[in-house]
Order: sequence, then C-alpha cells, then structure tokens
Amino acid sequence: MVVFDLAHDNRGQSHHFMPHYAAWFAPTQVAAKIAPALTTFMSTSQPAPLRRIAHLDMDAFYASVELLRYPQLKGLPVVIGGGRRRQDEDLTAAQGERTPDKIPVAEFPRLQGYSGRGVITTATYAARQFGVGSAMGLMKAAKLCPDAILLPVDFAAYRHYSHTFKTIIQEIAPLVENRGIDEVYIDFTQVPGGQREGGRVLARLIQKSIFDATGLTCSVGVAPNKLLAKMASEFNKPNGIAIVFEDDLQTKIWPLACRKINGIGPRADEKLQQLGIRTIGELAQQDVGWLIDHFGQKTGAWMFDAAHGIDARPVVLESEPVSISRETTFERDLHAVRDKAELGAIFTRLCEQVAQDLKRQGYVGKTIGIKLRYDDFKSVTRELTLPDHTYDAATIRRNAGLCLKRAPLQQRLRLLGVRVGSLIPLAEHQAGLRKGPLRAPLQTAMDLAT
DNA sequence: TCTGGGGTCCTAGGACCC
DNA sequence: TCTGGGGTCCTAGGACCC
Repeated sequence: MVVFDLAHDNRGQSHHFMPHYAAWFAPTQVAAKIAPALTTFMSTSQPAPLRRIAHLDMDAFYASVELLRYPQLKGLPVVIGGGRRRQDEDLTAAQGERTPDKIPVAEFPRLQGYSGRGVITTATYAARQFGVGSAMGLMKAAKLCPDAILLPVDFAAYRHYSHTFKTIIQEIAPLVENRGIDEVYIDFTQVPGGQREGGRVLARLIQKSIFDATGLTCSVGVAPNKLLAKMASEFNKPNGIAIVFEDDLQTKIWPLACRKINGIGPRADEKLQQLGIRTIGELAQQDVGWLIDHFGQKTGAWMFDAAHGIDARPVVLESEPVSISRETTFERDLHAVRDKAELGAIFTRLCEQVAQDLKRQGYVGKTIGIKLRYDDFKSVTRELTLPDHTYDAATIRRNAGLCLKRAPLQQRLRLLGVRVGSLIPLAEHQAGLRKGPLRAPLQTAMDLAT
C-alpha cells in the first residue's frame, strides 16, 4: 500500500493518509499541488475503494452500564425505568457506607408493589424470559415478574459512557455520525485498514478498544451503506460483527421481514402485510409505480430503493438541533379548570426547563408550541411563530399560554409538553441583532438611489 | 392498572406574494 | 372578471426512531 505522509493537517495533527484521502483533509495548498498527480495515480494504478459504512450498536446499553456498577446483579431479572423518586431514595439509603457492588441483592427494590405510570426502558435477558420488555408499563411488568429488580434510569451515567465510547471510535475512525446515546455510523471507506476483510479488521479493533476501556460490548455491521450496515449490526448480537457486500443482498437481506428496514415502522408494516408483502425480497419484486400508488411518491420510491439495498445517504458528522422540548405525564389525570393551579405550576416549570435547555445549549427559537395528551391518549398540538427568536422563559410561557387557549380543554389531561422550534444558534442571532440597526438605513439609502 | 421522554421528517392545506 | 402557477411560510397531525 502506498502511503503519503502529509505531515500536518490544519489542526496541527500528524496523519498518514492514503492518496485519495489527501484531497479531503490536507491543507488546501498541499491538496492543490498534489491533486493532478493524485488523479493520474488513481486512474492508472489505484482501484477506487469500496464504500464501507459501519453501524455500531452498544449491546443492552443501559443494563450493561448498570451491571458495571452492580456486578452482583449479573444474570438476574432487572428492569430499568419508571423514575418514581422512591426507588432513588431507597437505593441511596441502601448504599450507606458500602460501595455499590457490596449491596446485597436482597436489598434492591423489586417490581412488586410498584404504583405509577412509568414504563420499562430496558430489561435484561433474564427479565425478558418473563415476557417483560421495553415500553411495557411497569405495573403490568410487576404482574409478570414481581421479583425483578427495578433500577431507576440514570441518564448521567449513560451519557458518560456514551461520550467515552464515541471518543474511542473517533480516535480510530474520525468520520462518526451520532445516532442517539448508544449508536453511531462510521465511514470506514478511507480509514487505513477499513477495507481489510470488508471492514471486519477495523470493526474488531474498535470493538476491542471499547471493551478494554469500558468493559462494554457492542455489535457492528459493515456494509456498502447505512441502511444495510444498520441491518447487519443486528445479525450477530451481542458482541458480534457482520460483514455485508452488495452481492449478499438476495441471500442475507431479502429473507428478512420488511420491518427490519430502518424507517418501516408498525404502520407501514401493517399496510404492507395487508398487501401481501412480508419480506424485503417480496417488497423488491414490486413495481415502483405500484408502490408509489400505495405509499406516495416519496415513500414509495424510497421503499423500492431500500428493498434493493440502495442508500446514498452520507455519514453526517454534525447537525444543528431543530427543536428543544420538555414534556411530562402527570401522576394522575388533571383537569384544566378543576386542577388549574397544579397544571399552571407544571406548565410554568416546563417553560423554565425549556428556556434553561436553550440557554445551556446556546440556541434561540421563534416557534413556541404545546402538546396535550388527553385521558384517552389522544394528542393535539398547537404552535405559533413569533416575529423574533427568544430563549426567555416568560416569553415562552406567555405564548405557550396562548397556544393552550386554542386547544380543547374539556377532557382531562394526562400529559403536557412545551416545545421551542425554528432554532438558530444564539451567536448567530446576536450577530444578526448587531447588524440589524445598521442594515436598515443602508437599505433606505440604496432604495433612494435606485 | 394500559401505553415515557426527547427528537426528526413528511404531508397537506391555507395565506400571501410575485 | 376570471384564471394561472410557483415559492415560501405557517400550522396540525402523524409516522418513526432511540
């Protein structure tokens, strides 16, 4: 393999790159000088690298992080979720002077006797044996498996481990796209070693590096694109690697249920089944036009491509948030009139939290919205757009209040949410404000001149 | 005793402007 | 007086994902 040493990139770091990599990452002057030579070189002696995209998915992430702290729970039925304060306090009290790993199993809170509206976020395999699983109500789970240990969700801990494993990946392969707390896409195409055994060698290196640093395992799929990589990462869970090439489409992808395609959810799947389509292979046999007739231009065309393993989406390194929101389900259903004071207090607190989130993350938004969920679980949203961006809690509260007035309030409510959308970075907004007063007179002068 | 919280993207209709 | 498209913004709902 030919390696060019480009000495230093614009962050002052030293790297070795394969030639075609240079055009992307070298300082412009260097790239300009070597580009013609590279083009000749590539066209004569270097075959284009295969596009190799990896999807990495942490195995039972929340439960695994909890087991690092409480190894004595390994193999036992554990569910994580709820968030009733009682569990936190029980556990804190139970800890006392002991380190977490020394707390006897008998002292952990059980599902039995749980009351409240929480749902399961994660269940260990031992717990799943009893038929409990993600999104199930905790009270229902308590009936199925009363002896299961119930741990409160600890997002601070999960975020910490999330940051750790993502940093490790980034040091090995710099092109990483975040997909929530426990998943990433990685572009292997230009990474040294990324082509070896179709990506298996690099996947193994990343897996081992994460395990050595954290004790956590993950599963990796490497394929020509994100769509196939995402499916592949599920093939050999847990702690597995799966390599998929274009030629594997018919043997490895087509036998799978349509629901395995990321983007086909319960509704689309049901509709497909009604049309007699169950597998991706069957989906692939359909006519594009026919799919468009049933699912619309965009979805139909997308489904057709997906079934044929086609997906050109790039790995996206950074993206700006579109909206920031807070919502809460009440302990008991509340009525807009009879529980006005309680509801008002919650409403104000949600607005303050959103305002705080905006400030902390450095954004301002100009669309203020609310979400209501009624006791029959039906939801409505109302929103309005302000003339200017804001992160001010009182402004958000006032306008969210106007939204609330436009919603039906006869029925009792189970959830209230507040959202701020149409976000722009605070810095951008402030720069705009400084320019604002200057621009108006200039505009006028120009208008007069023309 | 049903069903959390934080997001993104798409659709579709209406307003409004050119 | 009637009749156009196209583009953008706004709003409400819904599917989907982690």
